[in-house]
Amino acid sequence: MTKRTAARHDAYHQLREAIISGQFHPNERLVEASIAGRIGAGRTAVRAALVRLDQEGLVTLEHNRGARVRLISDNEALEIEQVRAALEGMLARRAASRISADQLRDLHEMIDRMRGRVEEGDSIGYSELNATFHQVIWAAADHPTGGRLLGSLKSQGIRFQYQTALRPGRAQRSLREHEAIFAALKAHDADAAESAMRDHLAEVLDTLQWAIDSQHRTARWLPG
Amino acid sequence: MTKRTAARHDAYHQLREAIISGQFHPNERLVEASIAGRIGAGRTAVRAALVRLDQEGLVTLEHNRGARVRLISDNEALEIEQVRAALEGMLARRAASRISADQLRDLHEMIDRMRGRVEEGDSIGYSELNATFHQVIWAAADHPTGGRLLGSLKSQGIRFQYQTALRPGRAQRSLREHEAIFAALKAHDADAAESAMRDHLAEVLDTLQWAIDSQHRTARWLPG
DNA sequence: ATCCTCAATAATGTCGACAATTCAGCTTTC
DNA sequence: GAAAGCTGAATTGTCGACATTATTGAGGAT
Repeated sequence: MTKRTAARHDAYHQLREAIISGQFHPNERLVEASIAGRIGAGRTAVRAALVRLDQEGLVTLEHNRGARVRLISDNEALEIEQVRAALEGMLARRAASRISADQLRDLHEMIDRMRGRVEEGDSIGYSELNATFHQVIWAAADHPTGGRLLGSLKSQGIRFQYQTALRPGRAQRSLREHEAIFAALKAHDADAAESAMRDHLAEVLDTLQWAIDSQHRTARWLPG
Repeated sequence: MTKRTAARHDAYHQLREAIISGQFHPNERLVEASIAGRIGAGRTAVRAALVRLDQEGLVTLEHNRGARVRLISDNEALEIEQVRAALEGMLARRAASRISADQLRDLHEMIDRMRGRVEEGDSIGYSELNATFHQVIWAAADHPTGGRLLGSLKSQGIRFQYQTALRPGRAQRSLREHEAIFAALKAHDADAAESAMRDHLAEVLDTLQWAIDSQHRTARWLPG
């Protein structure tokens, strides 16, 4: 336990949290000395953390040019979502045969609460429940390798997280998709679970594409 | 170009190649000073390389206890192959609609050469062609995110650790599976390409399971 | 014989210093 | 006036030194 908490306070985790929570802007330069001062660590530790974050994809490290917060392009966000779809499809398949009664109950309860959020129009609360819903499925899949990969992907796509909830009518549709996933898992039907998950994430991908397009539209409108 | 070649000779890539090619045994301790001497780099560079490899999963780094070559457990090897199957399936789907005539010709030629290796019983040469075959598909998929993830997956090390190529009759079967993938790509049939690739990697998974089982068999036989 | 203690050794973690490099702003030149 | 060249500050890359920490092995107590 002490190790866990210690690990949460080292340079890597601190810097990671700071980046994910948006305390540094995309493309912002990460100067070793200033970060070291900010999080109370030596430059050595910061350097190690930057190497890790580079390998993880949250930061780009150029020789003799330092580190920057990695800017994730629109295309890359779509790619990340595609990878996520492939991996979560596989995890859903695995989860179908392994999910416990407790976990099924959790999911069912979550869907009820999600329905409540939709009726209230609370899209942020919905997004949070949505994330938890998917995490329960990861846990049920019992697949550390896939889970780890998804975790690092999710942290990279964080910038686009809330945009997909803004599309009109998206929430209702998303809710139905989650109900389909739940039904497949409850029936322990691996094929159905994977395809329901893939359908769901294909919809998310469509919505993300729509969000990106509308972003470009407004970007062009503003200056005119 | 100079950057590319320089990158191939830095501590990270050198050490990575050494581990993947089996020059260090699993669980072997990696002493910073001796590695630095061996590959002609400073301890600083070796440390950075070890941090990267730890994040990548090829090495475990314990505080004050140094680095070891990470032993990939049987379960983890299976998990890695499952992830690979999911990702490569997606890439094959994408490749179907994007692959060029040149790339198709390359693949066709490779299959011919693979057939030659099978007839000669050259399983090592076959493995190398196999790897190249898959890489052409990655390139055709034009999906940097997926490609990067697949590249950092420890699938290369798995082949070495478990020697999956030794299963009797595996090569012939593998060859037919590759022919099916090629046919689907040539027809630009996305569904067929994905399912052919997934079938292929499901077979690889089976073979890996077989290799694990036979490893356990021999392990129990030796002491008796 | 077994366990414990404790010094000796070897390896890692961290810091400071300095060289090498980039970058911005200024000067020179045409 | 613009492009090329130069200078100096800021930053990164690397090395050596030293403190900290594990590990090993010998010797002694039970």
